[in-house]
Amino acid sequence: MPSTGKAEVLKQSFIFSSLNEDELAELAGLAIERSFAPDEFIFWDGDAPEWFYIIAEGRVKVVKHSSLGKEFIIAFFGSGEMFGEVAVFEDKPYPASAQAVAETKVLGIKREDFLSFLSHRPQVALRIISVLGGRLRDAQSRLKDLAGERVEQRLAQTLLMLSAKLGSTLPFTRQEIADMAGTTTETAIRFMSRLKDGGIIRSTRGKIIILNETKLRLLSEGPPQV
Amino acid sequence: MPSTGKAEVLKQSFIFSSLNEDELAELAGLAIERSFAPDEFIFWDGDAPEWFYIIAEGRVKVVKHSSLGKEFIIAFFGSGEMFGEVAVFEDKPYPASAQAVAETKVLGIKREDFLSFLSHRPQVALRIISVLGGRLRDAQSRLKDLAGERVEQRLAQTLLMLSAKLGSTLPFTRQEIADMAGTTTETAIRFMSRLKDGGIIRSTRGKIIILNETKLRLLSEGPPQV
DNA sequence: CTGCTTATATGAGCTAAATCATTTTCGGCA
DNA sequence: TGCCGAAAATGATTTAGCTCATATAAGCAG
Repeated sequence: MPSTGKAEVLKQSFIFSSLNEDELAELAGLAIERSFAPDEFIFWDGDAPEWFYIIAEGRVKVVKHSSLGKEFIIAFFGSGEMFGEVAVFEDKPYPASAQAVAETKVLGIKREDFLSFLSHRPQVALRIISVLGGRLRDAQSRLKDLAGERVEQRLAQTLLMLSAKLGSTLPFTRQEIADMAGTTTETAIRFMSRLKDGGIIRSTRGKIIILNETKLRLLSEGPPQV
Repeated sequence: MPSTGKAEVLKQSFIFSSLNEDELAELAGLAIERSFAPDEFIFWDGDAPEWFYIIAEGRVKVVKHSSLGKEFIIAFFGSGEMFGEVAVFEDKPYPASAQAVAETKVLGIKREDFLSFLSHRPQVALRIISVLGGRLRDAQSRLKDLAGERVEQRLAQTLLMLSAKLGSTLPFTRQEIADMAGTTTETAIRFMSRLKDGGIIRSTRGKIIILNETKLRLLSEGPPQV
């Protein structure tokens, strides 16, 4: 990928879209491209944070493993989104692993290069603050759900969160949904079956289509009985 | 509080400690002081984000309530720490409520004032990024714990997290610990009793002293059996 | 000191959801 | 077309930890 191609990719990204041609070119000059096959890991929990990443194309999931090896999916990211940034800004080991879930190309920028670029680009810094703020908000909302709501509501919440980001067609298996909601595959399957019976979703293998977001929202909020 | 006093307070805060006298004075000029009695709310979940807050003295907890009114404590903050920032940077309603837990003084800066101050202070923006990054890391780690670990380990984790921040003497009731770990008061009490029997903690009413952090860490990591 | 409030303690069910087991369906591919 | 591995479905059983109930103890106000 030539630098102009990289600059194109960077320009697509929310955090860099305010940069002018020169700045994009400068940043593109710092970036290198790497490709990953599905299921390949981009970095591992505990690695030193050498790189700041932006997704050029494909899809990445960020996961943590519990003490017994159970996987918890922190987030999915797609084109134009950054990941691994927490480690970069704090200069501590990556707190989770990143794994490609499709054929994926990323741009990586060396930690120090990126920080020094940032230090004289307040607009970019503000955008990053805004993205981090949004992620923090999401994380705190999920915390509350995991701590205080029952699985049904957590699952409904998870579907809603995904659909807010990706639209009503969700390319996830029940297993992945379960790993995001912090429950088991069986429980997720049972819940989805009920949603199907209720006409709230439709689904094919590995795909979920939300038909009635309103009903789903009701489920996510209140106890269904009352 | 005169402006010089406010500037003093701001200077104590990590995010502003790199500013020079003039900058501090400018920022202090934007800040107003407000006082809160214990249990008084500083803002409510859903309020419009008018103010960015720094704690001058006292202690604040940020809480969210589940659909059934159960309280979940997202975080405690003390002198020099900012809160309510997520809402400010995104211009969305506060996603949680903030409540004073002691006699508390805060400095509030109008959202727009603060953002425009920030827009030409990259160093401050970088510090904020670093604080947000740290909070995001913590939140994600707690997410994994809530989703995948059992209450014992969550409680141990909670104690460790608090002690990393506050030292080995923790000014919290079992109820508060429970609300942070996402469990019930009874369960927290039972667990603490076992920790006391094991010589891992000592405690008086409303206070917990960690005696053996190593053992606590073991508990937080692995299944105690094996 | 006395009473009152709030924290801590402890026991006995109860239930949501995990676990374990088996079966069916789907979709790609030889 | 038929085979195979993964996803989805479903039933049976177990259990962690929540709920409810009741009791003791510690601090604080008057």
